Amino acid sequence: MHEKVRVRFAPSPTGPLHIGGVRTALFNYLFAKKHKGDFLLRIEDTDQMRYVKGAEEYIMKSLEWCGIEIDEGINEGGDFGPYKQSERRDIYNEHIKKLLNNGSAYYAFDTPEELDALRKRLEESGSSVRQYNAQTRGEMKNSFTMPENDVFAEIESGKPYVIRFAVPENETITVKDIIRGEVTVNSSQLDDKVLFKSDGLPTYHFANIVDDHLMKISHVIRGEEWLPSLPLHVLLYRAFGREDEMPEFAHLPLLLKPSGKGKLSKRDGDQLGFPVFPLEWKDPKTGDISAGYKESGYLPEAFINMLALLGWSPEDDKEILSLEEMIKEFDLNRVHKSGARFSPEKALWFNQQYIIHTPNDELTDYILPEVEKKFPDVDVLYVEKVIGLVKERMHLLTDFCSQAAFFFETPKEYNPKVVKKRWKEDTPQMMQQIYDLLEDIPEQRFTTEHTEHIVKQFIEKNELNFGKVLNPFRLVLTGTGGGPHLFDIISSIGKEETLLRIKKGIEEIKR
RNA sequence: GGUCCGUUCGUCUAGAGGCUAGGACGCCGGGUUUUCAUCCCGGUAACAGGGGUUCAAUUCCCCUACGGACUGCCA
Repeated sequence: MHEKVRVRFAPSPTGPLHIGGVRTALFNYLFAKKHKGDFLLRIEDTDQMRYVKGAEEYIMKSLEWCGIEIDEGINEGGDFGPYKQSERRDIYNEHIKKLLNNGSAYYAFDTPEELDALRKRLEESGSSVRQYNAQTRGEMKNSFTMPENDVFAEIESGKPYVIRFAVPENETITVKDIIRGEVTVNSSQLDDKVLFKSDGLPTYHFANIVDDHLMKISHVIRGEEWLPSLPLHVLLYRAFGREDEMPEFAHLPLLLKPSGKGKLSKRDGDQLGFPVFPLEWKDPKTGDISAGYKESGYLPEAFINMLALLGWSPEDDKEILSLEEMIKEFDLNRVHKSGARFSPEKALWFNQQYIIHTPNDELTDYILPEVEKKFPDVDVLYVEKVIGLVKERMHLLTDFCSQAAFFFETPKEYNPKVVKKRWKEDTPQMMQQIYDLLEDIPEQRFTTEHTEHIVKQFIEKNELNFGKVLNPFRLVLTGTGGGPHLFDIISSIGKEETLLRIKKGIEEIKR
């Protein structure tokens, strides 16, 4: 048993992190913080072939944007480093010796072609076993079948070789998973996994056992795709004689493709109609750009909230939860077992909820750069006021410019559908009356309340219909049919602009 | 092919032997509103199938079907 909760998120820098990975990181983080433990980030870069430049940076930036704070990692430091596997070679070299010495690992010299041939042969024989294991390793080129001297000679000669794990034959392994309960497997189903590749670097299986142990990881929380190799990992701990110090395991349900089947993958990119990456990603090789939640106008809090509810739910029915609340409520026992497809519609709803509840000045900080690009010389306080008026209509931060354009510029055209519905025979003269009415209001009294009072009084006095007057009025002001409270609009754009728009509307709108 | 994991409304989920199977998104209808949005009210819709166990199964067990993961000198 471990006295302190320590969990790690261990991505490999082979590209951008997709939302499934972010969720794994999030669950690790929530679990760690719930138990006042540590959350570490370990970069698993033992596959130099698949290393992608910028991916490491991307992973860290993504977690930062999400508000997931790292306690120990490359940038944060810590007492258990290095936190990058490529910098831990000596440690792995040291550890593999132990397994070599106690007979749980062995050298193998088979070429890729020979391995293919083995698989093919086994497949054709109709055998259910198609693996390099206790039954088949006797036919292969390794330190079980070769005289000791030949083994050393091969190694000396510089010939490529790997080190494999000698999986014991016919042993029942029962492993415990926090989410799934007990899983039982017979060791004969496992194969003699490569522990060290011919490039001298360990594989995931080996490095992760060594590191988790050395870094005193108490709980391994990772995706379900790792469940099949859990027995192997247990065997590895056993081979080291550390089964009693083994972390506890929890395998998270997968995030599935919303369209079609299968687990969500990096390659799904944005052809799914919604981003699969937290941040925008530019492929360094192809230059292709994949959309990110951030750039698409999502608030990080909304993004995280939505992700947390994929596979987990709090005890009550609450759906809108801050990171703090999630930490408080989080419980691995409430993570369920089946995979989750997620709905882009609900993601939008989450974002809208967060936009509505985020203070206007904060929202302004997010959108100001875009707004300034489109409408130069805007006043920050004005933007702040406008966003307060339109935010409940926004699903994405990027909706602002389209939702609020008429607060910044005179409408250039009028929605024909709305014109047809709202602009009647007698409308122009009515608009003229409104014009005259408003013209008489002094600048400083051109407020929401006062203008509303004046106009409504006029409508009532003349026994007119509210909709008949206000709808076309809205049309000349905004060019369309929807939008915030009409008198908020005119008090915002001011008297001069209001009069100008009425005049322009009377002149330009024709049925 | 083999091994493992899974299966409640279209989607995300609650449920841990006895419930009219609950909530959320979406959708539909109504209310509020000058409009759109928000908000409020209502409606739609699910226990994969078959066997057991039990007085009683969505819930426990088995089988089948379906889905998924894994099956690399990738993680």
